[in-house]
Amino acid sequence: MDLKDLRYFVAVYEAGGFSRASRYLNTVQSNVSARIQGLERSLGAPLFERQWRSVVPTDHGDRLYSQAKQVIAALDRVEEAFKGSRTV
Amino acid sequence: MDLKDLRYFVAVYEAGGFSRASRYLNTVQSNVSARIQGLERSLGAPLFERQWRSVVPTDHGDRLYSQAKQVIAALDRVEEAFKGSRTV
DNA sequence: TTTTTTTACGACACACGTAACAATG
DNA sequence: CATTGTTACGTGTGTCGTAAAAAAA
Repeated sequence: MDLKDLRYFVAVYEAGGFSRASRYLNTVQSNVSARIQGLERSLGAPLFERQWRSVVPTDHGDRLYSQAKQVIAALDRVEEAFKGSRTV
Repeated sequence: MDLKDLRYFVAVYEAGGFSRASRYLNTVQSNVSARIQGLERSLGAPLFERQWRSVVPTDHGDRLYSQAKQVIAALDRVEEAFKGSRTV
């Protein structure tokens, strides 16, 4: 599992759709679709149910969301801690 | 910053050397070296001082270590939570 | 027709392993 | 000579964006 996968997943979850998420992520729908599919495959569980104009998270998706936020928050803290210590 | 970077960093930190870390990571020294260099470049701070037969962490390295462990632990919890829920 | 997700495809970048090098004991 | 870290290099995987297809109102 990759961190970018989690960031893409969170974007889709919060945006409620792949195309909206792709705009937040500054990329195209196809990449978001591919990454989410790969994440679902690697986790072995569907994360969203694709419906007309609404992407609803599965139970797995809901559980992943809260955990993914924690991981991303932890990583953002790391990066934040190194802001301003540019010595190389 | 990539998660694999953090895993490589932790391995070097705990192994106390690049070649020992490469064995834990099932890869070669050159990859470990390149990844640590990339991580140092992206963070803008040196993480290790390379000395003869001893790789000692800098202060930045020490700080990164405790945080990296938290991030990795958080991610491992996510993956653990999905073990056994293989429905796809 | 408009908005969506998926699939196919070509191009490029990155990460890998092999191998050679420099340095230290 | 043995071991370590770095650098150079060729190969292949993967990720990207473009473009086309399919579905729904």
